[in-house]
Amino acid sequence: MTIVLDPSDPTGASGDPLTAGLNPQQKEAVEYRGQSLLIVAGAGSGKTSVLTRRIAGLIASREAWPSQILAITFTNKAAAEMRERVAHLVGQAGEGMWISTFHSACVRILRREAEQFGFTKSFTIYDSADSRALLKRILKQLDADTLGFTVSQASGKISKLKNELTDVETYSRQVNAGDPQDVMFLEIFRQYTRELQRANAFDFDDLIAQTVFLFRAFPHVAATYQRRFRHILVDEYQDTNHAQYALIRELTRPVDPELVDELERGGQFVQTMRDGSGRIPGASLTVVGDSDQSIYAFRGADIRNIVEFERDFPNSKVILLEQNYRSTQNILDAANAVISNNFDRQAKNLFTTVGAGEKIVGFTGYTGHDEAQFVADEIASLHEAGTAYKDVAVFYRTNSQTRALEEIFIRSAIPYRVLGGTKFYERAEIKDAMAYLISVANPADPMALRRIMNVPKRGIGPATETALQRWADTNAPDAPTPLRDAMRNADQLGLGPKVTGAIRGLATLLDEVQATAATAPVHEILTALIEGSGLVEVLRASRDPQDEARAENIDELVAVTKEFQKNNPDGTLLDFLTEVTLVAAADDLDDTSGTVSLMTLHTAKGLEYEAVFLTGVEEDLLPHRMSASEPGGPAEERRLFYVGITRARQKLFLSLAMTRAQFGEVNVAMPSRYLQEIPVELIEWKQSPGMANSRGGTQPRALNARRDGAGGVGGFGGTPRASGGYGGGSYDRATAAAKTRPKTEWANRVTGTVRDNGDLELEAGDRISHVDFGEGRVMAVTGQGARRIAEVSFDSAGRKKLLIKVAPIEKI
DNA sequence: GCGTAGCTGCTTTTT
DNA sequence: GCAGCTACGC
Repeated sequence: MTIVLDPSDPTGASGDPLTAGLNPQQKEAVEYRGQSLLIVAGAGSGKTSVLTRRIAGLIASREAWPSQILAITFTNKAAAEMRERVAHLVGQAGEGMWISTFHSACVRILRREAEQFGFTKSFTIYDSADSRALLKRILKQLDADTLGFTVSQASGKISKLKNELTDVETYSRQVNAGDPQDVMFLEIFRQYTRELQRANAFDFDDLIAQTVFLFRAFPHVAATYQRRFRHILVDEYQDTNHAQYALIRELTRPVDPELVDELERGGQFVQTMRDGSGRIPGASLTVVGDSDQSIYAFRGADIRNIVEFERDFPNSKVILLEQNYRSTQNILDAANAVISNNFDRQAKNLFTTVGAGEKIVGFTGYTGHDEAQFVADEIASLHEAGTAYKDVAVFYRTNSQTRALEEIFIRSAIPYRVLGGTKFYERAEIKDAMAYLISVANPADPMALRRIMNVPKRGIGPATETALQRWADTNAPDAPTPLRDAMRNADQLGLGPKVTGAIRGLATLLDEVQATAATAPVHEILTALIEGSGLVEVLRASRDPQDEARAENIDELVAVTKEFQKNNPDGTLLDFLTEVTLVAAADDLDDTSGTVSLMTLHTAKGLEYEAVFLTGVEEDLLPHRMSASEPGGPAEERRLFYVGITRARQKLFLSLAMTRAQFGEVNVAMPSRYLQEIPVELIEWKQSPGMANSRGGTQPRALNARRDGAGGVGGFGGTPRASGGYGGGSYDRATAAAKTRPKTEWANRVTGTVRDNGDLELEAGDRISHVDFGEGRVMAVTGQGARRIAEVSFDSAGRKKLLIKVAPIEKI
């Protein structure tokens, strides 16, 4: 076996290439052998490197076969990266490891074992939208809104119960029968569970919880996996919830002698695995995490899992990684200062040897648009100075903040992509096409069937659907596919000939394609469904220009299936559906894409960038208003801020606005309390909250919302404008000018309606007028067609690049 | 059954 | 400021 070294790693002369270039703590974390190990890994402390070398070490030393290793990561992207890095170290010898997310690993187990407990291996997975749709039906049927139930409330509560491994039976025992709300919720929970089972489907939370229930109900099934996985490694352990914790507990349990005997009779090799008492000892467990980066308590992550690890797993070893290999000391000082305000935490201080680096840059805009313009301009100058777009990221707390950023970025011709947000697979037309696939893969699923019943329009309305459902309930309530059976027997319903024909047509199409599904490639299945149903055809024939885009999206989905088949020659339709459902926002991140990345702070975890813009650092946004009422909310928000700061390698920008539009109305925003926690000398304000105030001419305001007396601005006066002021003072003038403009122009600017200048011809030397920047002279025109860009030198706002097609400009 | 005009309520974060 | 729902007219 050959060990291939990462060429970027400095090769120590000390011998073992797996520990070359590591600091003593990292080295120990790679080499320690024992039952349980906790690696407390601060941000940027090289934990992925440690984890991959640890795995590579187990394989290279023949302590473990790859198939005995289970490594769990938070996202599919992290899993892919880890797999790649291990492969880099040990080559082909690493094949057969399970490196995946909790959810993917559980799907794999459930597909094998589904038949043990009333599901089939072709079960489908309901994403959040699917389970909401199901809950909506149930709430309506039960008239639950009269008791004040909402879909999001019910779904949140069910999710929470599942994350705590509470099933319907357990819950029913703690219900107060005198409380109508309690009783109603129990009924909702019961019906929801039953409908999922009937649909042969699991929701996200089920994937984990049902796997745990499976292991607990069938010890011999659990024993198979307990025997198989000898080394379990879990990344981001601080974000595990109770169900995930329980899963790890189950997997690391020793196998009792009687069960080992049973495994042996079943033909599994166990001989050399037994210990003195005849048991198979529990698997070794390595967890990596950082309680300061725990940001998912809202969806059930339990920080106690990591805090109490040593108690849960006695005789465990704890290794602390504090040396940071990512950021400058200034950035780390800010991060350390902020996080130290969280009491009740394990002391940890990040340090680096790379030096102080540049100061953090602060900026306060008058509006969210103003702030976005600052970000765009700074990115433009970073780009000119040689930073690639792909090395720049913009973070925000809520997805709605992308609107202003996107608008300005488009105008400024900055290439960007939004991670997360409205994803491709959430688009209605894609969900429609997917529902066709699901109906073929899992004919028991009535939700998918209902979705496509009248898409494209074939005259099947609510009344017809109800009739079909009634037939199913009376004639085939316990059949595996009641609604499909009803459709096949549509002529018994006494409906009109046209509707009956439409129903039968759809049923026949699904049946025919289903017959080929076992062997046909996924893209052929999809194409057959699209052509048979006329899904794309109808969109192409439509006059609505948006429908053309929808048709293209479906074409794109066909391309995705082809790509999938290319990468997974043996991949089935089910594999495709599973993969699509379990990809996360950060997963479609393509590092080669040469664009600026926009994402929420949550999505940013685990990533790093040369330059980071943290926007909207305001009270009610960061910390978010909703967090105030939750226990531990403000502390979690502070960790979120900390995560954001520690993503930056070289340059960090913190920005905020004095007013922010939310709900379509403009509100006054206050600087975040967390800004005050960063030592003054670390930030250079290009426009501090105080200065934005004095120039903007509005009422005096303190930096902090919780001002405790006069003069609370304490040190936030920042650098005088004269010394290295931003863009020659262009911000003040441009924005001040904007503020005095008539309101109609603002409305136009804020709504973000797509402007189209058509074929506006511009060439160097032309004078133009811009809504925000005033008048200026065109210096150069580059690019083609819709991508033509004008570089303009404005009289008062400095030089900007503008996308001619959409910029709010006029030739004068 | 279909299309649309007008109203409501909402956003915190995601596997 | 928009999505998603309801009510109403065809």
